[in-house]
Amino acid sequence: MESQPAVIETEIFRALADPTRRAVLERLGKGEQTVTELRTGFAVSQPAISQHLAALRRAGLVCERRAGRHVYYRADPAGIAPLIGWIERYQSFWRDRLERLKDVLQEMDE
Amino acid sequence: MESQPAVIETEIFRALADPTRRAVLERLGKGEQTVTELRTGFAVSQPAISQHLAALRRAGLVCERRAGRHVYYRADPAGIAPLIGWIERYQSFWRDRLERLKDVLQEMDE
DNA sequence: CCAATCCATAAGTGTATACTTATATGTTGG
DNA sequence: CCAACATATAAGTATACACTTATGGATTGG
Repeated sequence: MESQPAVIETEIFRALADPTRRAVLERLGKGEQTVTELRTGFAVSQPAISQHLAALRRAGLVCERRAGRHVYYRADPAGIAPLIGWIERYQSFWRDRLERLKDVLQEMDE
Repeated sequence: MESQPAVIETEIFRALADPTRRAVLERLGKGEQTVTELRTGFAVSQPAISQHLAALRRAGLVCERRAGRHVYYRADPAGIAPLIGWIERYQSFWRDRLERLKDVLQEMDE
Protein backbone atom coordinates (compact mmCIF):
# COMPACT_ATOMS: atom_id res chain seq x y z
CA MET A 1 0.00 0.00 0.00
CA GLU A 2 1.26 3.39 -0.97
CA SER A 3 2.14 5.38 2.09
CA GLN A 4 0.53 8.80 2.39
CA PRO A 5 2.47 11.51 0.59
CA ALA A 6 4.34 13.16 3.43
CA VAL A 7 1.78 15.94 3.55
CA ILE A 8 0.21 14.38 6.63
CA GLU A 9 3.48 14.86 8.46
CA THR A 10 3.40 18.51 7.56
CA GLU A 11 -0.16 18.77 8.88
CA ILE A 12 0.86 17.14 12.13
CA PHE A 13 3.95 19.27 12.67
CA ARG A 14 2.03 22.39 11.79
CA ALA A 15 -0.76 21.48 14.15
CA LEU A 16 1.64 20.84 17.00
CA ALA A 17 3.68 23.98 16.33
CA ASP A 18 1.12 26.08 18.18
CA PRO A 19 1.37 26.01 21.99
CA THR A 20 -2.34 26.57 22.50
CA ARG A 21 -3.12 23.69 20.18
CA ARG A 22 -0.71 21.41 22.01
CA ALA A 23 -2.35 22.38 25.29
CA VAL A 24 -5.78 21.63 23.83
CA LEU A 25 -4.56 18.25 22.64
CA GLU A 26 -3.07 17.42 26.01
CA ARG A 27 -6.34 18.29 27.72
CA LEU A 28 -8.16 16.02 25.28
CA GLY A 29 -5.70 13.28 26.10
CA LYS A 30 -7.10 13.26 29.62
CA GLY A 31 -10.65 12.74 28.44
CA GLU A 32 -13.19 13.98 25.95
CA GLN A 33 -14.48 17.50 26.28
CA THR A 34 -16.89 19.78 24.48
CA VAL A 35 -15.79 22.99 22.86
CA THR A 36 -17.33 25.01 25.66
CA GLU A 37 -15.57 22.96 28.31
CA LEU A 38 -12.28 23.35 26.49
CA ARG A 39 -12.76 27.08 26.39
CA THR A 40 -12.31 27.31 30.15
CA GLY A 41 -8.66 27.78 30.94
CA PHE A 42 -7.75 29.32 27.60
CA ALA A 43 -7.75 33.05 27.03
CA VAL A 44 -9.15 32.79 23.53
CA SER A 45 -12.62 32.95 22.04
CA GLN A 46 -14.86 30.01 21.22
CA PRO A 47 -14.26 30.33 17.47
CA ALA A 48 -10.54 30.20 18.12
CA ILE A 49 -10.99 26.91 19.96
CA SER A 50 -13.14 25.56 17.12
CA GLN A 51 -10.47 26.58 14.63
CA HIS A 52 -7.75 24.88 16.65
CA LEU A 53 -9.86 21.75 16.82
CA ALA A 54 -10.36 21.84 13.06
CA ALA A 55 -6.58 22.00 12.60
CA LEU A 56 -6.04 19.09 14.99
CA ARG A 57 -8.73 17.17 13.16
CA ARG A 58 -7.13 17.78 9.76
CA ALA A 59 -3.92 16.42 11.22
CA GLY A 60 -5.75 13.32 12.45
CA LEU A 61 -4.88 14.06 16.06
CA VAL A 62 -8.42 14.33 17.38
CA CYS A 63 -11.81 12.92 16.53
CA GLU A 64 -15.25 13.92 17.68
CA ARG A 65 -18.52 12.42 18.87
CA ARG A 66 -21.72 14.37 18.28
CA ALA A 67 -24.46 14.27 20.87
CA GLY A 68 -27.26 16.69 20.18
CA ARG A 69 -25.95 20.19 20.23
CA HIS A 70 -22.78 19.08 21.99
CA VAL A 71 -19.69 17.86 20.22
CA TYR A 72 -17.30 15.84 22.33
CA TYR A 73 -13.72 15.92 21.13
CA ARG A 74 -11.05 13.45 22.15
CA ALA A 75 -7.45 12.76 21.25
CA ASP A 76 -6.92 10.02 18.70
CA PRO A 77 -3.92 8.08 20.00
CA ALA A 78 -3.27 6.67 16.53
CA GLY A 79 -2.87 10.19 15.21
CA ILE A 80 0.76 10.58 16.12
CA ALA A 81 1.76 7.34 14.41
CA PRO A 82 3.03 9.19 11.31
CA LEU A 83 5.04 11.44 13.61
CA ILE A 84 6.69 8.47 15.25
CA GLY A 85 7.20 6.97 11.82
CA TRP A 86 8.98 10.09 10.66
CA ILE A 87 11.28 10.14 13.66
CA GLU A 88 12.03 6.49 13.12
CA ARG A 89 12.90 7.08 9.51
CA TYR A 90 14.88 10.19 10.35
CA GLN A 91 17.72 8.60 12.24
CA SER A 92 18.73 5.35 13.77
CA PHE A 93 20.50 7.00 16.70
CA TRP A 94 17.28 6.83 18.61
CA ARG A 95 16.36 3.29 17.72
CA ASP A 96 16.43 1.99 21.27
CA ARG A 97 14.40 4.82 22.74
CA LEU A 98 11.92 4.41 19.93
CA GLU A 99 11.64 0.72 20.64
CA ARG A 100 10.54 1.51 24.15
CA LEU A 101 8.05 4.04 22.88
CA LYS A 102 6.69 1.57 20.37
CA ASP A 103 6.21 -0.96 23.17
CA VAL A 104 4.05 1.54 24.96
CA LEU A 105 2.02 2.18 21.84
CA GLN A 106 1.70 -1.53 21.21
CA GLU A 107 0.25 -2.04 24.66
CA MET A 108 -2.29 0.65 24.00
CA ASP A 109 -3.38 -0.92 20.75
CA GLU A 110 -4.78 -4.04 22.38
CA MET B 1 18.59 21.22 36.32
CA GLU B 2 15.72 23.46 35.36
CA SER B 3 13.73 21.92 32.51
CA GLN B 4 13.43 24.18 29.48
CA PRO B 5 10.18 26.11 29.24
CA ALA B 6 8.23 24.33 26.52
CA VAL B 7 9.23 26.98 24.02
CA ILE B 8 11.87 24.64 22.63
CA GLU B 9 9.12 22.21 21.63
CA THR B 10 7.45 24.99 19.72
CA GLU B 11 10.72 25.79 17.96
CA ILE B 12 11.15 22.14 17.01
CA PHE B 13 7.63 21.64 15.73
CA ARG B 14 7.80 24.88 13.81
CA ALA B 15 11.11 23.94 12.28
CA LEU B 16 9.82 20.54 11.20
CA ALA B 17 6.54 21.91 9.87
CA ASP B 18 8.24 22.94 6.64
CA PRO B 19 8.82 20.14 4.09
CA THR B 20 11.95 21.72 2.66
CA ARG B 21 13.41 22.05 6.13
CA ARG B 22 12.65 18.42 6.92
CA ALA B 23 14.33 17.41 3.67
CA VAL B 24 17.39 19.50 4.56
CA LEU B 25 17.53 17.89 7.98
CA GLU B 26 17.26 14.41 6.53
CA ARG B 27 20.13 15.15 4.17
CA LEU B 28 22.20 16.37 7.10
CA GLY B 29 21.36 13.21 9.00
CA LYS B 30 23.36 11.29 6.42
CA GLY B 31 26.46 13.42 6.85
CA GLU B 32 27.67 16.97 7.16
CA GLN B 33 27.35 19.31 4.21
CA THR B 34 28.12 22.90 3.39
CA VAL B 35 25.43 25.38 2.46
CA THR B 36 26.48 25.26 -1.16
CA GLU B 37 26.36 21.48 -1.22
CA LEU B 38 22.92 21.50 0.37
CA ARG B 39 21.71 23.90 -2.25
CA THR B 40 21.96 21.23 -4.94
CA GLY B 41 18.73 19.33 -5.14
CA PHE B 42 16.58 22.12 -3.78
CA ALA B 43 14.82 24.62 -5.99
CA VAL B 44 15.47 27.53 -3.66
CA SER B 45 18.14 30.20 -3.40
CA GLN B 46 21.20 30.08 -1.20
CA PRO B 47 19.77 32.61 1.27
CA ALA B 48 16.70 30.44 1.61
CA ILE B 49 18.90 27.49 2.57
CA SER B 50 20.77 29.64 5.07
CA GLN B 51 17.49 30.78 6.59
CA HIS B 52 16.25 27.21 6.88
CA LEU B 53 19.51 26.25 8.56
CA ALA B 54 19.13 29.14 10.99
CA ALA B 55 15.65 27.88 11.90
CA LEU B 56 16.93 24.33 12.39
CA ARG B 57 19.74 25.72 14.49
CA ARG B 58 17.38 27.70 16.72
CA ALA B 59 15.46 24.48 17.25
CA GLY B 60 18.67 22.70 18.23
CA LEU B 61 18.31 20.23 15.38
CA VAL B 62 21.57 21.03 13.63
CA CYS B 63 24.97 22.32 14.59
CA GLU B 64 27.80 23.62 12.48
CA ARG B 65 31.54 23.42 12.11
CA ARG B 66 33.38 26.34 10.56
CA ALA B 67 36.40 25.71 8.36
CA GLY B 68 37.66 28.80 6.62
CA ARG B 69 34.99 30.15 4.38
CA HIS B 70 33.09 26.88 4.51
CA VAL B 71 30.49 26.06 7.14
CA TYR B 72 29.72 22.39 7.55
CA TYR B 73 26.30 21.67 8.97
CA ARG B 74 25.22 18.40 10.47
CA ALA B 75 22.19 17.05 12.26
CA ASP B 76 22.42 17.06 16.03
CA PRO B 77 20.92 13.73 17.12
CA ALA B 78 20.23 15.11 20.59
CA GLY B 79 18.04 17.77 19.02
CA ILE B 80 14.93 15.65 18.74
CA ALA B 81 15.10 14.54 22.36
CA PRO B 82 12.54 17.15 23.49
CA LEU B 83 10.27 15.97 20.68
CA ILE B 84 10.44 12.37 21.85
CA GLY B 85 10.01 13.57 25.40
CA TRP B 86 6.86 15.39 24.43
CA ILE B 87 5.42 12.33 22.71
CA GLU B 88 6.18 10.15 25.71
CA ARG B 89 4.62 12.65 28.06
CA TYR B 90 1.62 13.09 25.82
CA GLN B 91 1.07 9.37 25.45
CA SER B 92 1.48 8.84 29.17
CA PHE B 93 -1.89 10.50 29.60
CA TRP B 94 -3.44 7.61 27.75
CA ARG B 95 -1.41 5.09 29.64
CA ASP B 96 -2.57 6.57 32.95
CA ARG B 97 -6.10 6.63 31.71
CA LEU B 98 -5.97 2.98 30.75
CA GLU B 99 -4.49 2.19 34.14
CA ARG B 100 -7.34 3.99 35.87
CA LEU B 101 -9.82 2.22 33.67
CA LYS B 102 -8.32 -1.11 34.59
CA ASP B 103 -8.58 -0.15 38.26
CA VAL B 104 -12.23 0.67 37.82
CA LEU B 105 -12.88 -2.63 36.08
CA GLN B 106 -11.02 -4.41 38.83
CA GLU B 107 -13.20 -2.79 41.47
CA MET B 108 -16.30 -3.72 39.55
CA ASP B 109 -15.18 -7.31 39.47
CA GLU B 110 -14.88 -7.43 43.23
C1' DC C 1 46.93 41.47 -3.60
C1' DC C 2 42.42 40.85 -5.36
C1' DA C 3 38.88 38.69 -7.67
C1' DA C 4 36.21 34.85 -6.82
C1' DT C 5 33.94 32.06 -3.49
C1' DC C 6 31.15 31.03 0.71
C1' DC C 7 27.88 32.36 3.67
C1' DA C 8 24.85 35.49 6.30
C1' DT C 9 21.95 39.32 6.70
C1' DA C 10 18.91 43.13 5.00
C1' DA C 11 14.93 44.52 2.78
C1' DG C 12 10.85 43.67 0.22
C1' DT C 13 6.74 40.79 -1.10
C1' DG C 14 2.97 37.55 -1.27
C1' DT C 15 0.72 34.21 1.43
C1' DA C 16 -0.52 31.83 5.68
C1' DT C 17 -1.70 31.98 10.40
C1' DA C 18 -4.02 33.13 14.73
C1' DC C 19 -6.88 35.82 16.41
C1' DT C 20 -11.11 38.84 16.64
C1' DT C 21 -16.37 39.98 16.07
C1' DA C 22 -20.48 38.89 13.61
C1' DT C 23 -23.49 35.61 11.95
C1' DA C 24 -25.42 31.17 10.44
C1' DT C 25 -26.95 26.37 11.72
C1' DG C 26 -28.66 23.20 14.49
C1' DT C 27 -30.57 21.52 19.13
C1' DT C 28 -32.72 21.48 23.46
C1' DG C 29 -35.53 23.05 27.51
C1' DG C 30 -39.54 25.24 29.15
C1' DC D 1 -42.89 26.96 19.46
C1' DC D 2 -39.18 29.79 20.68
C1' DA D 3 -35.52 31.68 23.32
C1' DA D 4 -31.23 30.19 24.91
C1' DC D 5 -27.48 27.38 24.01
C1' DA D 6 -23.57 24.88 21.39
C1' DT D 7 -20.83 25.02 17.59
C1' DA D 8 -19.16 26.25 13.04
C1' DT D 9 -18.21 29.43 9.51
C1' DA D 10 -17.46 34.12 7.45
C1' DA D 11 -14.99 38.21 7.23
C1' DG D 12 -11.50 41.28 8.73
C1' DT D 13 -6.83 42.27 10.71
C1' DA D 14 -2.22 42.10 12.42
C1' DT D 15 1.65 39.34 12.56
C1' DA D 16 4.61 35.53 11.02
C1' DC D 17 6.61 32.97 7.40
C1' DA D 18 9.02 31.50 3.14
C1' DC D 19 10.74 33.19 -0.41
C1' DT D 20 13.22 36.61 -3.47
C1' DT D 21 17.16 39.99 -4.85
C1' DA D 22 20.77 42.85 -3.16
C1' DT D 23 24.59 43.42 -0.42
C1' DG D 24 28.12 42.89 3.14
C1' DG D 25 31.94 40.34 5.61
C1' DA D 26 35.19 36.87 5.61
C1' DT D 27 38.42 33.71 3.37
C1' DT D 28 41.07 31.64 -0.12
C1' DG D 29 43.35 30.61 -4.66
C1' DG D 30 46.13 32.27 -8.39
